[in-house]
Formats: sequence, structure tokens, C-alpha cells
Amino acid sequence: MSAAPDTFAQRLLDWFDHSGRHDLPWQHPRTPYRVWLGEIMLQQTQVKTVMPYFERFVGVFPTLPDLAKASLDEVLAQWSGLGYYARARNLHLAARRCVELHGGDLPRDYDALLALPGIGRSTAGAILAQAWGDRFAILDGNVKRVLTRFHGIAGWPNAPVVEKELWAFAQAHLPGTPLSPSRMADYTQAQMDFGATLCTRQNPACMLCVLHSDCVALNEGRVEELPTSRPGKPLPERAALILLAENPAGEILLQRRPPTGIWASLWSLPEAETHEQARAWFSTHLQGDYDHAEALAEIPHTFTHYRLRMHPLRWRTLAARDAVRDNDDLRWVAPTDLVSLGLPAPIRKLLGGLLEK
DNA sequence: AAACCGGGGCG
DNA sequence: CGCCCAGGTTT
Repeated sequence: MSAAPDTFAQRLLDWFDHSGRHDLPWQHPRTPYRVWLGEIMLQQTQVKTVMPYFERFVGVFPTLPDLAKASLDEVLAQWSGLGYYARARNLHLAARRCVELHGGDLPRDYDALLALPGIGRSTAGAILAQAWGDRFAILDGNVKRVLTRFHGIAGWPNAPVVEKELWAFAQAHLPGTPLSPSRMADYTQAQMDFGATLCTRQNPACMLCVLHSDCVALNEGRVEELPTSRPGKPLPERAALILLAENPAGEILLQRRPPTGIWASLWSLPEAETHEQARAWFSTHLQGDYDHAEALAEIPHTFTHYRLRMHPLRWRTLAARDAVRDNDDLRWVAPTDLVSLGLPAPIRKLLGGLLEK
């Protein structure tokens, strides 16, 4: 006897045909480069936000070799405002590796994709399935939510043991009979669309759900409690002084952050932990009176792992010491040029608020 | 304020 | 592997 057919994929495909998204820019044309770029941009950002950035980005860098040829600063300028700048750095580095190692194309090979920076299991599968129609599973946040509910799986989805189980189900749901490449791509998009628009975190549209008859969470009344949320833990706190120096031309002194740690390699305002440190930095780089600072309102910023309370100090019409010129790590930037730099979101917000006045 | 999230990196 | 880190938006 044969097992009952798993119609999970077929039902999602049917749903996709009438309710999925068919007009996403990376679907037309669905080339490996465009699919990759779309996947990276979508990693922590919603479709609506991504669309204009995607169009602009492929306008400036139409092909992978174009991207590889560009400087990192040019890439970051196009990324500016999207956030999560590590994605842009990885994208740029991966493009250069593709030129070195793969003739300027993305490799059509799971392990080779996985070896590229910024591409993990899910993104590698999504690229192969969408660009080539190859039979690979994905497991992004949307799919995790759908599968935890459909199979009634408790436990935080990112816990290793749960995630392993979810991958197994994602594999098991791959269509048993081969789909055409274009339908395999549709199935992949269907899973993401389904989670994003129907099986949403709150108020999922179970009445309209094509899987509802077999959904364990729905049948057991556990839709609201799945997926299990992350186990909580108290956040440590850290404070920092943020130095905002303006010269007579109204330019702002920016410093490039170190290549590791928070906001790696991004331009930001100089930062110090204590007034002693801040004063020392001030006296080696600037002429003026440290104690003349105007203290601006505290900026609270919460990361997943700690809370950062930033205390900005502002000086106007300062001059730099002669030794301090624009260099690789320090530069005066006009307010109008700030938009073209990848600034950390809270710093961008602080400076943006200042300039409006 | 808290939840969310796919990948990097380290032991 | 298993575990923690890193950001910035959504809710």
C-alpha cells in the first residue's frame, strides 16, 4: 500500500495561484542574481519596504559583475536606509567571490552557495528553488510559523532540537512527484507568501486557510500559542557618550567604527564610555572647551542582547586639530551627504532630527 | 517595551 | 554541533 499523498505542496500551490504574490520585481525576470538580491534584502525586511530599494539597486548594479566591480561605499550608498548593513557587506564580498571562483555567476550548487557570506541553509535553498526550479526546502520565519502550527510543534522554533524537526518536515513536504522548474519556484514563493499574508503571527485567517482541515494547532485550539515565543531573559544595560562635533561650515565629524562588534565598519559619531575617555579623545582631535558641550536628550536603544543608553554631547563651530584631516577613519561630513552613508539607525535618527531644526 | 529573525562566529 | 551575538523594524 502506498502512503497517503502529502498534498501540502499542492494545496499551497493552488492557494498561490489565486492569492499569492505574482508581481514581485525579482520574479520578472527570475534570474539567479535577482533572486539572490531579493532574498538577502528580504531577510529582515518586509516586501513593501524592499521593493523600491530592489528596483534602484538593480538599476545601478544590473549584473553580479557590476556589483563586484563597485566599491563597498557605492554599495552601502544604495543600501542606505535599508538597515542591517552586514547584509550589504556580505553581498558585496560574495559577488567578488563569485567573480573569482564561479565565472561571475552564482553557483548552482548548494554547498558552494552555503560557502558564500550571507547565504545560509534557507537562503541557499530559496535561490536554487526559485532561480532554477531545483528541489530544495526553505525554512524562514514564515515557514517555521506555518509548520509549527500545521504539525502542532511546541518549543521555541529557533531552539536547535525544534529547528531540526522543522527542517525534517520542510523536506518531507517537498513535492514527491517532480514539479516543473517554474512550479518549484512558485511553491517556494507560495510558502513565504502564505506565512506572510495568511498564516500571520497574529489573527491568522484560518477561515480562509487551505490547510485548515489538517492543521493540528487549529484543531486543538492552539493557534494563538504557536509558535512558542522566545524564552525571556533580563537585558544587561550599557551607557555610552556620543560626541557630536560641528565645524563652522556645519559639517559633522564622523568616525568609522572598528571592523568587528556593534555597527562594524559603519560611519558613526565618536563614542566613549566615560567622560575621562571622551575628554581625552576630544583634546587630541579637537580645539575647544570640552565642558562647553550641550547635553542632548538620551537616546535609548534596545538590541536583542542588551540595552544601550546613549548620551549625546554637542559642540558647535569647533575646529579640528591640524593633525586631524579627513582620513580613512575620520571625516567631516556635510548634513546633505549623510543620507548616502550607512549610518546606524539611532544615529541617523539623532542627526536627522537635528537637521530639521 | 518586547518580539522577531537568518546568518556569522566561536569553542 | 550548540550556543551566543548582531541590528532595526513591527507590533
